[in-house]
Amino acid sequence: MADVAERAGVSASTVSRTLRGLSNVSPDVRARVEQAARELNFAVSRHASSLVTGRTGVVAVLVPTLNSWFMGSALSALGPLLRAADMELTVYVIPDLAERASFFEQLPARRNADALLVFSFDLTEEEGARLDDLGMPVVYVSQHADGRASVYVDDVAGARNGTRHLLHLGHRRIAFVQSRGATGFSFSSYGRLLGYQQALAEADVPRDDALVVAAPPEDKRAVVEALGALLSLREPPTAVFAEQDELAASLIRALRRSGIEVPERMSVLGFDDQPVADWFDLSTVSQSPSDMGRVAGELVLELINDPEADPGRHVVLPTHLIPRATTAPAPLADPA
Amino acid sequence: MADVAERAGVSASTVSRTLRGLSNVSPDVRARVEQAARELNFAVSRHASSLVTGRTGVVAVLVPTLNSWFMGSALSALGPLLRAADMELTVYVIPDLAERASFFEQLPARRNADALLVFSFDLTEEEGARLDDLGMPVVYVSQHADGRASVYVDDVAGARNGTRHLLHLGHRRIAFVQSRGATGFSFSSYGRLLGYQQALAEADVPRDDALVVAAPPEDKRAVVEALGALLSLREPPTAVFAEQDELAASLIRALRRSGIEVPERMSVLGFDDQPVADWFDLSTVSQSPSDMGRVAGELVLELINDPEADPGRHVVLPTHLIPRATTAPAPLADPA
DNA sequence: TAGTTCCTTGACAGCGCTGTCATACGTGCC
DNA sequence: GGCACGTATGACAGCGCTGTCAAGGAACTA
Repeated sequence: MADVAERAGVSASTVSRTLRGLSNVSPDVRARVEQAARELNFAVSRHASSLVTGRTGVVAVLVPTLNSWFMGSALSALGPLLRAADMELTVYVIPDLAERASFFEQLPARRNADALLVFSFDLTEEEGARLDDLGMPVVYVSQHADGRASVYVDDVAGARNGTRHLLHLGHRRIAFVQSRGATGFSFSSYGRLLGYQQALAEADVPRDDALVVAAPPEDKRAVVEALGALLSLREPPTAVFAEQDELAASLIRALRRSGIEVPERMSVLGFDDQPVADWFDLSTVSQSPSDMGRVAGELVLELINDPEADPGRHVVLPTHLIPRATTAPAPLADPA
Repeated sequence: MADVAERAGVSASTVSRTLRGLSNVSPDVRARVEQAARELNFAVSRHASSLVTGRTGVVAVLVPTLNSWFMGSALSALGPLLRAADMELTVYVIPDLAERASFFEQLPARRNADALLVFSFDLTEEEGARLDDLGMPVVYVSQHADGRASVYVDDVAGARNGTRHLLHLGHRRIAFVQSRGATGFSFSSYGRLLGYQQALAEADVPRDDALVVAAPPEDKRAVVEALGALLSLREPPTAVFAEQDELAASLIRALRRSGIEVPERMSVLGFDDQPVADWFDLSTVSQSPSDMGRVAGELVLELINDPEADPGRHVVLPTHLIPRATTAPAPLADPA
């Protein structure tokens, strides 16, 4: 910066003022400084300025992986939004429990970011408390956290609407397949199951817990086993609502392989509207992770820039039923 | 840090030494300092230390999007690797040309990172030159850049091997479908086409440019049109090699819809081994983006830590043919 | 013309660390 | 006992910026 100042024949203060776009700089001086900066390829060191301003200009993001439709879409929307606000995006990828423990012990983001976005982590009380005194705004994405800012999709309503769609088609035996992760069920998982149950209750369909099964989506064998459990019931379902599109796609493949036509003999409904839903012409309940990323970004910027902002604000995003080719009217019951 | 020093009853210098793990600290003092730091939840400000050490402790990454199998897998592998080296990962998502122009004009990474990883950008000469005097190591991923460090997959060999597979199955009319992006063809695109052509030449199959068509993978209509062009040839192909799995999947759907059985009447081969390949039981040529991310990470750390390291090193990663269910022997030629 | 105000600019301290140098304190040796 | 040496610790400057304050000059008013 001293070099730029010298070249432009002004003081460092003036260079700083110019480069930050402050108003009190005469046009000719501004022009000289800008040119000098350009000629010297000068860029302000964020690290030096953060030292004095106390703001880092960084938004940190905590994600379990980047290798998923949801994360990819959300962060791809978040990135440009932050850049437009002249903020940097630093990402902490925490794939396993060991990394997770070390992250929460060290909290490397402390003092190195202005805010933290926590994506799709179902935090323990202790972890949440740890984040609470991180000294920066924290926004929880894809989960509800009481008293803390969060952004999530209305899983309950989405699953309720999806289930209603199946009910309207005449289905009464409707199964629900949950996605079981390494650490159990996610926030969304619970919400979607609840929505399914609500819709059934609404329609006076008796609850049958045997119709609810679970499997990890990436374990195809487990998915087939879960399906087997449903098909071997005394009164098997005529429709399956999968908590996720990948699960739905696995189910469709398994059903077709065993000669059970979809949707003629079995309707299948997914959730998410991932690209795989389009490949399989899958009826599904859509959510928009890019909207989620965008909203989370706006919220986090607001929390950073406005100390008055409500730090416990919730934003709930809508879902939409996307009927495609894998749901159809229930087959007429075989004569008993 | 002053607080920690006071609490531990030592000077700031000693705290700094302790926290950086330098050797000349007596065990009892070290213990006291560590406890004080823990009690105060103290974390060193990277920004302050970078100011004096001149190292930021961050690796910047430039990506066109995060919403793709390749980027997701690569960065999910890169992240933990950098964390293990106590480096932060900042991501610049540059989805369109306007952002791109502004990125290369401002080069926000300048002085704010220790190195830059450029993923899957086919840079102009000018852009490359701009990065050259960025003042930090730059590693090009998924592209070859003369005289600059780069990591990429052996597209030529992969496509050659894939094409050989089809030739061995007796195919002679083999089409190649390129993936056309908004800005034309990628580095990989050229390599894969070249490998295809080499294998045909090897087998003395005459080159027929009508068998090479292109479409943007996300534009299903364009893919169908490209397929139509192939099917309406005087002598249509009996096998199609798609530059990408998504393209292959779209082709399979279109073929099956028009009653052309895959693989009985038409073999289809993909490239990448994305999850969609598994869904479609697609024969393909696999590459490993997570290996790519890992190797790129190791390379970049080496360049940061060892000023002697060769800044023009290339790492070329292998591919593997994964035969599945969409390639089969060529149908016997109809009697002419 | 002198006084007042506003606008532009520069000087300087200090943000939180680290690296260098100096100091203090054992230890071992002749 | 005196000296050299090694190890542990502290004092202090300075990294590259920004915020504050003061100074200088132009413009305007009486």
